[in-house]
Amino acid sequence: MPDGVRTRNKRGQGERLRDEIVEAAQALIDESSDPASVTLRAIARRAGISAPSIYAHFADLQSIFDAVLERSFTELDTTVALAMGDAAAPDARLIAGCLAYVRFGWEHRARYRFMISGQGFAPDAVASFRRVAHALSECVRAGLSSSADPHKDTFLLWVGIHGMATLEKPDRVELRRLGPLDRIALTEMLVCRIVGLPVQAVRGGAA
Amino acid sequence: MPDGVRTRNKRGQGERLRDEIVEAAQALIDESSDPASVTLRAIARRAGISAPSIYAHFADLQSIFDAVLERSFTELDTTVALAMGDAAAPDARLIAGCLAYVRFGWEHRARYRFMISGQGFAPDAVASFRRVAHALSECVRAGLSSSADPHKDTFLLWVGIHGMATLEKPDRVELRRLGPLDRIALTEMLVCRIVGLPVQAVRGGAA
DNA sequence: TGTACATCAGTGAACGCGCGTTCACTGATGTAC
DNA sequence: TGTACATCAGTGAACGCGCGTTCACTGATGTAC
Repeated sequence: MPDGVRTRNKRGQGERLRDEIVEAAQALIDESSDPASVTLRAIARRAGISAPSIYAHFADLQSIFDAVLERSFTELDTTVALAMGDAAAPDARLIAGCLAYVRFGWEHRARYRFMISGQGFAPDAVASFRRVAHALSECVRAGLSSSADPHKDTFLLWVGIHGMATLEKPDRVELRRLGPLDRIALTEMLVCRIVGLPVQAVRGGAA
Repeated sequence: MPDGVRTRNKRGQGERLRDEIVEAAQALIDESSDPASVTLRAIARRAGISAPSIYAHFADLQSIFDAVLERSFTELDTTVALAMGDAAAPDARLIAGCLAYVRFGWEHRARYRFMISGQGFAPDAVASFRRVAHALSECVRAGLSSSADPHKDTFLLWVGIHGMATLEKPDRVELRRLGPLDRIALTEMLVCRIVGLPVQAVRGGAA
């Protein structure tokens, strides 16, 4: 929490504060379990400015949230794209994309929930999933997947991945046996089953 | 909103107000999309009483939420049990249970999200899922499911079902083609795939 | 049967708090002449 | 080079609001004698 002294921006660089506000809001959402605690005043405190300073850049609290959402969907999309870029084979690409998506949910629990909650600007969470759908159709074309209806199967895959991503923290009773590494293996299993890939050993990388 | 006249409870029936408070809170959670709007005062208004009257029955807002959660998990469990009771064959029982679980999520969007959000009292959402796990092991024993590791598979099934249950309302672009009836068929497909059941025509009942 | 009284199921007024939002301002920075 | 001035990047005080919580109370209902 850099609540210390903030040197004011130079002339003509006032727009920088806009980014700082969005970053502060995003950090608060990432950290706090209670979404009600992310208030306009809390964001200002976190950014090290006074509350009225926000109004030079945003009309209201919802506008800040919209900016956070836009940035977050871009981040998710970039993350997935980057992970898929590493792999060459379509099945590996498919699984890499799914794992990246799921990891985003695990690493940004509160924010992912916020993204899919439907509050404000939401450019289709599924849109971020479109490249995964593409990898699936590549798998089908390559004869790797037994999927007969890629449209439906993409949807089912998204449901499964989304379920994994929203998963509770693993200190629940039933899940305690499964370590963090197991969750990755289980994610791969889930993807393969839903989409009709043989459950092969595709390594998932470090957690 | 029965904000009209409320006849006060007779002597010795003061405990009835407790239930009315929990019911009011549950109704507010079910209706409102914004969880922050479910305040102690809002609950009192909904129940038709003054705010201080709540303190005779609950220490604070969180205690009311805990009561709602307890009641909700019981309701979910009862719903699932009832649906499964109708079917005889283990695979039909399995699917009936999953469908009931998913329907609960669809019909009580905000409340289901609240239940699994981890706020306050949460007696394991998976616990409500234990009877489904039992049906799965019955399927395996009857040779209907190709599941090799029922423990892991139960977990994967819960993930999938949970993903379906938390699904966004279907007016999103990608989902618009799939009507409400399709969602039930898709749920059955998902379950069958995850658990290794042949995708047979198990009818899902009306939406 | 009547009546004093304890109890019960609530209420109304008030508090301090943090919130979103407004308003007039301040003081550093660049620009015109 | 100096100086008056406009502009920019913010601030501090104040507002009205709904919130959770407290307190002393009220008035109907049952009970004891």
